[in-house]
Amino acid sequence: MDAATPRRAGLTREKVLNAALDLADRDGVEKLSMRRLGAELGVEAMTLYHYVPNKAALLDGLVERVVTAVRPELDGPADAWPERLRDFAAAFRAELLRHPGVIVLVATRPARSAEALRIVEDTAAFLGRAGIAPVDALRIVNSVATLVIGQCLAEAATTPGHPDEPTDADLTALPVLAAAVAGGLGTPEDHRARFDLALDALLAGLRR
Amino acid sequence: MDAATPRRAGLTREKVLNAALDLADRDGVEKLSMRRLGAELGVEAMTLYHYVPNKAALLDGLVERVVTAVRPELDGPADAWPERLRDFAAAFRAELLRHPGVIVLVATRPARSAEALRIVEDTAAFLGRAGIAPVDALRIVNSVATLVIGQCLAEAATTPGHPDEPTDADLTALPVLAAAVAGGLGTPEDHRARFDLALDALLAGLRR
DNA sequence: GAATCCCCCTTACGGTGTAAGACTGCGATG
DNA sequence: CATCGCAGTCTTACACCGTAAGGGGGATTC
Repeated sequence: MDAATPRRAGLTREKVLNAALDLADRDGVEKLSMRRLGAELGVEAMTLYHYVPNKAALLDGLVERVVTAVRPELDGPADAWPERLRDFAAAFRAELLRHPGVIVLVATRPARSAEALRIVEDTAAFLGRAGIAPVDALRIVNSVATLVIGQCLAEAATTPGHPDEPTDADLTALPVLAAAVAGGLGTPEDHRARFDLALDALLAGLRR
Repeated sequence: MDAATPRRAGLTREKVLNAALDLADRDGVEKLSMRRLGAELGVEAMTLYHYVPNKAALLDGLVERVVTAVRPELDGPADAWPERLRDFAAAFRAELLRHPGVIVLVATRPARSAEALRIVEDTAAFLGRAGIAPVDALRIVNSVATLVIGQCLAEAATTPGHPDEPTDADLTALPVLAAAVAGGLGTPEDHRARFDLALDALLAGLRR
């Protein structure tokens, strides 16, 4: 037995998910196939089914990973909930942008695992301590999470081809757009500014 | 030649897109394949490539369809831009929910066609008449559009299995969530309320 | 030594997008 | 009228996909 090429790859659900996340980050989810993932791990595709019941569960695992990677800071006074939500939103955005290929999965397959629900529960309970009713608290948490996901999705969808809006019609007939593009629309800083604008506005409005 | 089964199907890019939208609405995008679409139209898959260069263009066509189906009302005084944006957001949401399978495409492939850009341009110009700078105007339009898409995506992702959050962990350890679910979380009315909450908050915050 | 079990592989089926090319009949041109 | 070009359609083919079913071999346990 050659020790350099062991008969067993010694896989784990953990390792499979790690490799899947790597592959999705590197080449995009659409390139993430069981065969390619197996090849990445030095194993045939069917072997993966010992660690994951099917591909849907694999994708759910990726979502779970990314969603539970960042959790809100809920120690301070409950009155500061807008600031805590803002911090959480910024951290969540950073995590999503770290895994651009997975964002669409996060947006598409709601994480219903115990751990993800726990985060939602704790955050909503924190808002409850500021006198917000359960239904409202969850709607607020939902608003912020959805805003982050939506913004990141838009950012990931537009950044591949670097310039933002042009490439189809020319801009001569679209003066406002042209002016904005000249003003830096579509740059990473602009995406950051868009995010801050929307998040600040939402939180300001939610505070009532 | 039997008139009931004509040799030529008399297709059109229009007809192909119509059938594709129908199919996506009925069975979801993931079931939209060139072969199935061809079968729907009484034609082989390859025939479709005479009306559409490839599947990506077909999907882009669907997005274009849905996105340009609703356009904002920009006649009144520019000071009323928050109300106009709100009306637009509500109409856009209704259109998206009419085509649940296409939402993920809208979120994923930005519409860069001349017609879509025209809508953005006109709306931003309307904001400009209220004294808003081009870059800010576009960021505002972007915020609203992204919020609508994000909310609809979340709604479409959670409604298939009617109850919203449960189905994985039980709710006994999650009192706030349990209370909210008992209070109607996840119902269509709740989704409507979530949308209104987020949209109103965003617009209130944007108005400054 | 024998039995068991876990891990991995092979093969197979029905699906996908689409490149390449063949057929068929209509309209225009000689 | 005969002929040709061409647009619309179909056939075939390839490389890929997810996964059902079953086989084999090394390690662990009796």
